[in-house]
Amino acid sequence: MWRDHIGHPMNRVRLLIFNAALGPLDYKVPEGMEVVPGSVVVAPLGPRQVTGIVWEEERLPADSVPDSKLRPLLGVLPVPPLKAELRRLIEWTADYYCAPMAHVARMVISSGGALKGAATMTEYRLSGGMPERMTAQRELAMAALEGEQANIRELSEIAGVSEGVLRGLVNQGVLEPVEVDCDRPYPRARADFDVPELEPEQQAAADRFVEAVREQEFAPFLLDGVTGSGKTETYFEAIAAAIEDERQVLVLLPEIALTEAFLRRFEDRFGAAPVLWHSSLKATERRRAWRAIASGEAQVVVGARSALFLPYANLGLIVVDEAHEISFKQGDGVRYNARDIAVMRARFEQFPVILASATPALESLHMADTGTYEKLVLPSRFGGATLPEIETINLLEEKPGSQSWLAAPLVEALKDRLEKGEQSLLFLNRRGYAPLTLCRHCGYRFQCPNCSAWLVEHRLSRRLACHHCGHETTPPETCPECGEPDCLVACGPGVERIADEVAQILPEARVAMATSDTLNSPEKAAEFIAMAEAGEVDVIVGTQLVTKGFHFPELTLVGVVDADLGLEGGDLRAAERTYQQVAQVAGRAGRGAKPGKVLIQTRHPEAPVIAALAAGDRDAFYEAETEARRHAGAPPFGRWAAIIVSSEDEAEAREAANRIGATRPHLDDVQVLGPAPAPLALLRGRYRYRLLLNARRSASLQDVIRAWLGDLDFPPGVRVGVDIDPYSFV
DNA sequence: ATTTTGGGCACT
DNA sequence: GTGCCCAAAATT
Repeated sequence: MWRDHIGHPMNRVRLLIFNAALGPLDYKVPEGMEVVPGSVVVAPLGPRQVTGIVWEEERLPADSVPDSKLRPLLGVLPVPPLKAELRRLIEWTADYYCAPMAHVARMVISSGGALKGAATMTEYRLSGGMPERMTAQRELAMAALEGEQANIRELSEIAGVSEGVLRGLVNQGVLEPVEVDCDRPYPRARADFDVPELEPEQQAAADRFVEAVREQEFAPFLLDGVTGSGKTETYFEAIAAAIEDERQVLVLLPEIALTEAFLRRFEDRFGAAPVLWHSSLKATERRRAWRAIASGEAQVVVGARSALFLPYANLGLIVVDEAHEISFKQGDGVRYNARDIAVMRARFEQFPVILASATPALESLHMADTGTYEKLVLPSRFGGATLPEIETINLLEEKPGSQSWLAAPLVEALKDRLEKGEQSLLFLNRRGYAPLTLCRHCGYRFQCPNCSAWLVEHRLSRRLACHHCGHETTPPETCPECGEPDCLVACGPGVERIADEVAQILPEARVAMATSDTLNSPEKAAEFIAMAEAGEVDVIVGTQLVTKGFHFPELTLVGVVDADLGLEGGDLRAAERTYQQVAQVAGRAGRGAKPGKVLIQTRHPEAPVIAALAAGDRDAFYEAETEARRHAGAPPFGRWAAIIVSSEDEAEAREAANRIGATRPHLDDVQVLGPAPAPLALLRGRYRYRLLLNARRSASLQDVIRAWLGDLDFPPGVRVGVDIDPYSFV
């Protein structure tokens, strides 16, 4: 039994159920059960059992139900109750992003297994013994499972053989069982393991961070440092202070591919790996991490954006690295921006938050300029390295030959670096070999059946793939439309094709590709970094992935294959994203003793973004972009929101969108555009329509949307999603 | 979201 | 009357 805030015994509680279609439900607390706000409990619902979180009644309005109708709770789950600050964060996030609280709460309780409490499990590993009879399947399994330890189901996934084969190996003693504590502790990080010498500017910033960590007060920082200025070492000192004070730290990284290099630096500094959190953790790893985070045992968590909502026992610092990255914005479900929520969480729980970037988002710079964030600047590269020299190549004047994409000056520069034994990096943000395949005979184009998008040819894996839904086919010999053989041609370049071109121009060069296709596991990422660092690679061809985090001292040339790519498509943040991408990839050049050079291929050398990049004039770019945003009523001067209507039935989606459009509010400070077919009008088999809202800062945009959509009912197959501060305009 | 219910309808 | 399908209602 719990008592309310003035001490009356309460035997009735309100639950937030992890199900958006269900409102809050009230239950009776049985005699002898201890329950407080935040407790995670099991409740009966019809014939089923559901999990819920005990919530303050006054913060979660519901229809009143008489005591006599209430059923008793079934039990309290063995996890710490969610703290009030986290409950406020859940409420705030749901409110701000117009999302159901149940969906936000689900991100907090993101490991079902963790709720079951302490446990042991049986895992299996190779014992070193041999089976009585060797079969092809067994041989395959034994080769694949070298050094692996997991349960049968996971081992079967790793080895690509059935669980039956593995059970056979268990019976033969080839796989031996190991009892594992699900909650076995993580290695301890030590604040003083290897304290580095910092340069004066780094030290000044680090001192400020440490002071803020010790104060335990809300303090948002923008750590604005050019690429290679040593931002990581600087915020590591803040982490060290938090470790000393026994407060937990969360480091948010935009992509898992980046963690490999990061983890090594972390271990070198603190003598132990941090606790990792990302979407591809196995169920057991997820459970272990969740429980360590909730108990306070996890000291430093390095994670993707979803790590932001975990129930830290004692969080004392959040670092958002590469804080400008658009991948911090969740694209579906609860469409939150982890960068912004990190600041909110720091405010609710009263601790500092560091946004680190070489190319901060305009919104972040604005917050610093208006004094909301404290800006700390690292203006020069670490160890006296200089920033690279940047030049543009006008593709209209320097035309590459047909079926090639590297202009003569870039080819010359590549040859020069190869002769000197230095490394080059070519950046093109396009996976695969070619973005479009068409029939020369009848003009047929390969399109995804589920999305309005072309199928991208992946020549290495001999596949035509849709990058939106994962649909894949094998390229046919003949045209599926006209049946003509040998008529299919690849149009346009992807990184695979650029790598081919380099191999043709420089047959002796050792070329490595770095994309999410080639570096899709921590092992492969580590292998790539090791090869590049050992000088076993001459030319790296990469996507997005190579724009950040990598530090190769021998890399002196960066070529941007197509700087115009990001400017197409009318995205509201296209210019900023292009600036950030090119500036980041340029930052990979000349990080060691030798100076770097960057060549940008473009058809629009006069475009403000490209000109600012070439001039190395960051301020000019930000000033121009600020004016453009002010003019367009875009953030930070105004706000955008999108309403996305989708259905498997095209007419149903269109009708629902039209109905929303017809009931639009007429307000001075909110302008409604649309509905119109979304740029990706068909996505994963669903037809999509979109309305865009542009609001002045004065407007309470979320209230307007809630009032508007709250009155409408839609057929079962129609989904209506709201995207506040959208990044992706597809 | 999931389960139960109840109405309408064909078939016996 | 019985079985079956589907839509609507209830779930605390």
